[in-house]
Amino acid sequence: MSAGKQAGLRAQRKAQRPNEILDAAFEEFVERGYVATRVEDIASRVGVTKGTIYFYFETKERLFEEMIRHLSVSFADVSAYAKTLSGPYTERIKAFLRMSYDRLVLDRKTRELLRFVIAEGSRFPQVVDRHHDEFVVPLMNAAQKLFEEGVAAGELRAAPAIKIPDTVIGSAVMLCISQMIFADRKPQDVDAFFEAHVDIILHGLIAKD
Amino acid sequence: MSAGKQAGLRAQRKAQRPNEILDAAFEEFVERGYVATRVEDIASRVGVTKGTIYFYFETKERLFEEMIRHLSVSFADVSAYAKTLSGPYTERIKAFLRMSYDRLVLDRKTRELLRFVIAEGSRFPQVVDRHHDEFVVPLMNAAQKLFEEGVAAGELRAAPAIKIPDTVIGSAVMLCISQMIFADRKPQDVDAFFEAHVDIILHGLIAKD
Amino acid sequence: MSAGKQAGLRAQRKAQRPNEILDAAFEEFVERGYVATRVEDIASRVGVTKGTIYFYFETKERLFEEMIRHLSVSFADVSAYAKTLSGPYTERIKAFLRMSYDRLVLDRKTRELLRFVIAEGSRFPQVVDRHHDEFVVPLMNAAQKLFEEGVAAGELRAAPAIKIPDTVIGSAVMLCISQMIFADRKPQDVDAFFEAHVDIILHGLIAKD
Amino acid sequence: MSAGKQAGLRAQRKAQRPNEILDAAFEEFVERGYVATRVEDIASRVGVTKGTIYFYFETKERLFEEMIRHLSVSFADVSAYAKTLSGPYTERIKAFLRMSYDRLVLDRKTRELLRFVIAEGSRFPQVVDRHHDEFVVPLMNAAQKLFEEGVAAGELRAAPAIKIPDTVIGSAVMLCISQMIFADRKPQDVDAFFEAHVDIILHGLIAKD
DNA sequence: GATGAATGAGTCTTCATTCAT
DNA sequence: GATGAATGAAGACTCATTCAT
Repeated sequence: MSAGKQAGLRAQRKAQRPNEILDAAFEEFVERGYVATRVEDIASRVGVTKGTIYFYFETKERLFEEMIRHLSVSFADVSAYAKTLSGPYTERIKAFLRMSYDRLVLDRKTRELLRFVIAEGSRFPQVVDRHHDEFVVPLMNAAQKLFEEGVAAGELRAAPAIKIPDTVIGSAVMLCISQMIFADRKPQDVDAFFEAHVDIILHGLIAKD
Repeated sequence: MSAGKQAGLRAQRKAQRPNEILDAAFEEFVERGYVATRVEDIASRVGVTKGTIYFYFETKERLFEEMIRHLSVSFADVSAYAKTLSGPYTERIKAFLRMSYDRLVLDRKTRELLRFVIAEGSRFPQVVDRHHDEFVVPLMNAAQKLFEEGVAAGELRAAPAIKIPDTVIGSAVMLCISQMIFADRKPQDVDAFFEAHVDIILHGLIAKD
Repeated sequence: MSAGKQAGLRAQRKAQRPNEILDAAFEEFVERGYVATRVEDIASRVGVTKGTIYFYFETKERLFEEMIRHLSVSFADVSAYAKTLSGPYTERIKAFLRMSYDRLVLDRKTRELLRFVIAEGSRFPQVVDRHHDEFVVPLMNAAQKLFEEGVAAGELRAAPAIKIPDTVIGSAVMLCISQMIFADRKPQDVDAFFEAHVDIILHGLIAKD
Repeated sequence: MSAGKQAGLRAQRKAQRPNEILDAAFEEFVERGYVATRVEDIASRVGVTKGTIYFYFETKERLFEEMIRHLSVSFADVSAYAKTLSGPYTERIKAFLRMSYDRLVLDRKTRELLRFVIAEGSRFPQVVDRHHDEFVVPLMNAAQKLFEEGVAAGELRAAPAIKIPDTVIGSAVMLCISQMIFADRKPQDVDAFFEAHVDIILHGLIAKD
């Protein structure tokens, strides 16, 4: 019985090892970047030794790549989310933006993924590609669709920004980066930032009679 | 005489060496990041050998720091620039934003400096500090002042964004990063982006009677 | 009953394990040499895991040594074989040489043992010693005895080669090595080689009246 | 002046480094084999450190390959040598064999090259190929040609061995290997061996009336 | 000033070996 | 008996840095 418990613990432990390692890798890579992170640092964080890392991952490079995959963050579903929205388009846009802030600014994983894209992009072009396809494109497409619907509904002005939704959402990305870089140096009130952003966007987009 | 000329040329050349090295360092560090760049790569780009680099710069670390200083880009003067503006505030804001785009999006040095801040920030906190003090603060302060003047003049709405100018300028930063990361993958028409951005900002800020 | 059978089979299987491992070790060590062969390669070949190898053999080194012993090839009996021969000495020598070819050239184990002696001799001097005592000495002694008898019988010439039988048998060793190294690059007709070898030896040794 | 001398010494030294390293590599690789030899061992033997080796040679593998090339031993010229011979074919064959012994048995480089072919052949197939093309083929071809001329001249018997000269020369190869493996365990009198070998070969080949 | 040979600390990676289950 | 996760010593290779010329 106690043996059964033990076995269970061990099996559990084992099943979790890859995840533990990937999580530790995330922290270390975030802190020092790909090249400057030593495999041994990651091992220490998990509480194992170098060799164990190599038992689960072929190379440091592979570990990095799988760590990125393991983040499993994506904006592929934002379009579906947009479809669930109803009511006046100003409300829909506000909700859409709120969701964007929650994911971009408040979700550390998404935030740090952007760091990897910028810092390690030249070494891992697949990461850049994936980020483009799974984040930028879905987000911008969903936003654009929402805007266009608002225009069609007569609620929004046919502003040029509607074809370039980046210009509308951009500030959220900037806050994401600002948080990432300055964290303590320039603490921002995310909610106030969000409200100010929405306020100006809606005033800028609303159709005037 | 020809010897004198030769000597002159050589002296000139020598006087330029540190700058050549710093320029080469910029290119290499941009391409591969601090750790992955080899001193020898920089030397090769200049056309000298490793030893020569060490004649001019104590260490690789020092070279990086001086390279950053040598970029000598700064937004410390944007406030002075704002003061030169006249006419309606919508025009002033448009001009101010245009200048921001020219510096943030079109000036490669400023753009890549941001990359260093993101990628090497944890290794070189002074770079982050300096970036904060010389770029973010001056830009945001000047923008805020401009907005506040516009409100005082009755031309602009007292939007909450006026206290958080990041929300207004943010999209320019985002375009900067987008260019930096995706370059070829997502080519953007900077002028169209700018126009759409200005359009929505001004519509969002303008005071309605 | 079926359980009994099963158990019987399993027991049988287990009894064979050490041999299976030794055979697998032979193949792997032949292919890559001692250092480059991984214990895990051997385990895979047997269809077990690393740990099992260590249940049967203390260390990789010990496994190698036992693998060599397990080859259980030897020329210790060639002297006895020579005694069984009768008839004219030319026939006896031909038969003796034929046997040497069968063992040296055609028996893969003997052939690869020579490879180990050459390649791993400095790491395993016992292997060299044993090879010397169990192969070289018995073969040469038996040959020399046969030749001397032939001379005593007046059938063979008292050639100096009789005291240095290596000079007579040498070509068989060379063919062994040639097969081992060149296999496909220089395929040889062993029988033709043998016949040509015997022909010249006998012509060289025969006493002329 | 002393500076000049110094410079000379240093330059000399530098020019010799690659050769020193190749020579040291030869000794170490002979002693322990490719895998078991540490680059640092080679460096120590030269009196430098690891890094220096890598200054001259890209990888351990490359060093091994160049070491083999640097041995610059070959039998490509034996055919030319055979043409210089004159007199009765028995004398020519004796001279030809003597030369073979000098190269195969007495030249340590040639001898140890054979060790590499046997021990590292599977890892370095080019070495095997080259050995086949530059040693085996030229030697055997030259021998065969000599034998055939002897037959044409009516001095030698049309023995089958003439088409398979390996059967005639083989013992020299065997002595080479014997020396390589047993060195001290089975010291051989090379000259006596040679004489005995020649004696039996010539008796075996000579045409009887 | 410039060179480039040399150094050696540092890092990735491998693999024999152990041992709890 | 068998497994395979874990260890850690060892070795290939890199590269910032030095320094004699």
